[in-house]
Amino acid sequence: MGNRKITIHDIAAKLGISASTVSRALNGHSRISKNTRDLIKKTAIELNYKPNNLASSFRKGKSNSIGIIIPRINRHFFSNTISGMESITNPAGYNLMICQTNESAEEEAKSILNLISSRVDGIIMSVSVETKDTKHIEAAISEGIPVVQFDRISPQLDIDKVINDNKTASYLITNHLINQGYKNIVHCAGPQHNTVYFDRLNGYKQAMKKAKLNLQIVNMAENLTRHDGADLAKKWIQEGNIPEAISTSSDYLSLGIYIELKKAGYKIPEDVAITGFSNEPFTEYLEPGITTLEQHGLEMGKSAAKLLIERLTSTRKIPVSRMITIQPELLVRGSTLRSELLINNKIIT
Amino acid sequence: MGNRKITIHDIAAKLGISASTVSRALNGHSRISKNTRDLIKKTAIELNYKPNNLASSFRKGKSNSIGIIIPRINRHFFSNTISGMESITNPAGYNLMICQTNESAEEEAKSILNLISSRVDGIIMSVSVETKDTKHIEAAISEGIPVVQFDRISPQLDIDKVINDNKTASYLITNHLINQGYKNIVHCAGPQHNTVYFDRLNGYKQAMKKAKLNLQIVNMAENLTRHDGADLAKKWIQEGNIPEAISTSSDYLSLGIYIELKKAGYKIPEDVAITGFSNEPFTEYLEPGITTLEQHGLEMGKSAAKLLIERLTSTRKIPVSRMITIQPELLVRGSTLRSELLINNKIIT
DNA sequence: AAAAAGTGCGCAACCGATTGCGCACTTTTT
DNA sequence: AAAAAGTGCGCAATCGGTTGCGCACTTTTT
Repeated sequence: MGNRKITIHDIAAKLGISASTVSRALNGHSRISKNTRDLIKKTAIELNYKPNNLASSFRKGKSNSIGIIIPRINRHFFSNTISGMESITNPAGYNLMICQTNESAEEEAKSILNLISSRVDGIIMSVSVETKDTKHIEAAISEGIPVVQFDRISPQLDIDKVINDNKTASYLITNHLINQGYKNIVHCAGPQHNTVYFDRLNGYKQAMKKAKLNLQIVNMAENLTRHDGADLAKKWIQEGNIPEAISTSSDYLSLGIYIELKKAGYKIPEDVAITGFSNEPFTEYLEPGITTLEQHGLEMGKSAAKLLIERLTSTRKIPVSRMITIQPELLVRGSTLRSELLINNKIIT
Repeated sequence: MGNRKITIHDIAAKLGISASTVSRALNGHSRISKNTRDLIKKTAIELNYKPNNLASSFRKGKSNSIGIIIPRINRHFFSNTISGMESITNPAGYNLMICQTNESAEEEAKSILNLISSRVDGIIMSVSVETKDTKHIEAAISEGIPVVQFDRISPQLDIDKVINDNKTASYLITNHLINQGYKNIVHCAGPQHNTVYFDRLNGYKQAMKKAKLNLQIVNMAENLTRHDGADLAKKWIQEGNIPEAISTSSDYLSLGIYIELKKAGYKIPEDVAITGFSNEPFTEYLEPGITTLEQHGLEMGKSAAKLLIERLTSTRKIPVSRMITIQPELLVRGSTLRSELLINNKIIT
C-alpha cells in the first residue's frame, strides 16, 4: 500500500501523452487545452496522484518554504509572532520550518546551516540573547537567502527588520512611574549587546534624566527569568534595601520579583511599584495587575512575513532594506497605581 | 555571490576523484580511506560547500522532516508540546514542519495533503474541534506515513497515541468540588464527538453519580473561548441563576465566566466555585487562583515524538499501536476552597 | 493569399546526491 | 601458494518533475 508512488509519468502513460504535458496541465500552464487539462486532472485524482514536492523543489532549486528561528516557541510573545507569520505565509503557499535555539548562539548557527541546506526561500529570525557576532546570518545572506529580523535584531546587518520602539516604550513606562510620584526607580537591564535591552535602558535613562532623578541600574546580563527575579528580590530583602519602584526588561523577571516581594509581605504598589515588558497573559490576571507594554506580537509576525514575501515575489529587486517600527502600547495596571491617584478607577496623571 | 552553488561534483573535479567518493566520504562511509575522507572534508569547507538537502531527500524519497499539525500555535499547552517534540526530534536530526489549523477541519485536511506532498517521514497531530471523520488522516497512513496523535485523538484509528487520562482527571476535580461541600455542580462540556471532551464529561458524570448528585450539563458545542464563557456568565446573571460550582473543559472558558462573575460582584469561591482544565499560566496568578489540571504538555510532546521516531528508526516493524496515557495533576487553588475548610493553609478533605 | 502570431503538445536535458555493481589491488586464511 | 576476504574507489543509472526549444497545425493580420 502506497509503496510504489504514482508519478506524472504514470498519468502520462495511461493517457498516452507526455509527462511534460501532464506537468504543465497540473500547473495551469496556458498552452495546454482545457480538454486535456481536465482529463489529466481527473486521471490524477483517479490514480490518487500526490505531487512530489521534493522532486519539484529540487528541480526548481527552491523549497517553497520559509525558515523561522526563535529563542523559544513556548513564550507567549514568540508563539504569537509565529501565529501571525503563519497567517500570511500559508495563504501565500509557503511552508514553515521552525527552529528554536533555546537562547543558544550555537544552536542558532546550526539552525541556519540546516536551513541553508534545506534551501529555504527565506528566513525570519529573532536572535538569541547570547548572539553577538553575525557571521552565521551573513552566511545565509551570501547564499542568496533573504533574512528578515524581528524584535531582537542585529543593527550591523543591512536587512529588513521589524522592531518595537523599545526606547520610547521604556521612556513611557518610566515616565509613568515618575508621574505617579515615584523617585527611587530602579531599572533591571538585559544584556547590552542586544539592541532590545540597550534601547530599553536608554529610554529609562532619558526619562530619569529629564526628571533629574538618579539612575539606578541593575545589570542582569542574560538572566531574565522568573527564577532570576526571585533571586534578585531575595537579595534585596536580605539587604533590607527595596527600591521604591522597579522597572525591568522582562515580564518573567518582574514576575519573579513580584511574587517574592509579595511573599515577604511587601504591598504592591504601596510599598513598591513594579513594571514589566511584553504583556505576557499573566500580567493581566495578577492582583494587582502588572503595568507593562503590549508588543503586538501577532502584528510583528505578520509584518515580518509580509516583508519577506514581498522580497521573494517582487519581480523587480528591492534595493533598500526596510525597517518597520511598531509602537508598543502602555498598559497601566494596579502594580504602579498609588491609590491616592485613583479616583473612580480613573487614572489621574 | 552564491549564485552558482558548489556541489559534490565541484569537489570531485577539484580533487580529480569521483562524485560517489565525495558523497560517501561526507556521509562517513567506511569503505573510504581516512586520507581521502579528510581531504574531501577539508576541500568541502574550503569551497564553502553546503549539502543540498533537496537533492538528497529527493533521491532517498524521504525528507528527514516531521510534520506537526495543531489547532493553534499560540496556546500555552500546544506551544509547550511543540517545545517538547523539538527537544526530541532535533537531536535525532529531523526538521519540524509546523501547520496550524485554526480549529478548522478543512485546513487540517489541506495541511495533511501538503505534508504528504512534502514527503514528511511522519506526522504528529492533534485534531481540530471540528474534525469528525478521519479520511484525510487515513490518506496519510495509506501513503505509508506513520501518524501519532496526541491529546485530541481519533479513537477509530489504530495508531500510536499520547493522551491524558481525561476521565480520571475530570472525576478527580469534580470529586474535589464534592468534597468541598458543593452540591449544585454544573459541567460545561465541549463537543462530544471529541474524545477529550467526551471523557471529561464522563468523569464528571461518574463522580456526580457516585455522590448521588444531579447532573447539570451545559453543552457548549465548539464554543470554549473566553468570550463564550463571558456570554454564558452574562446569561446566568441575567437569569439570576448562578450554579454553586462550575467545572468546565477549558481554562479559557472558565476565565470568561470567572471574570464576568467577579465583575458582577460574585465572590469566588464563597458565592460560586469554578474549575478549569489545562493549567494555562493565568490560572495560577488570578486571585483566587483557579483550581485546574496540569496536562504536562512538554512531556506529552516528548512522548509523542519518541513514539514516532522509534517507529521511523526501528529496524523491525512495530506491529502494534501504542497508547501512552499521562496522568494529569490536580492543582487545587483558591477558586474552589471554602475558607472554613482551610486550616493553616492545609486542605482538609 | 502570404506572413505573422497563436495554439497544443513532445523531446530530452537537467537539477545534485545516492547506491548497486564491479574492478583492481592488498591482506588474511587455510 | 592458492583461495577467500577485505579495502578503496569509479561507473552509470536513478529519483520525479520542469522547461527551453521545436514542430505541426490553426487562426489572425496585412
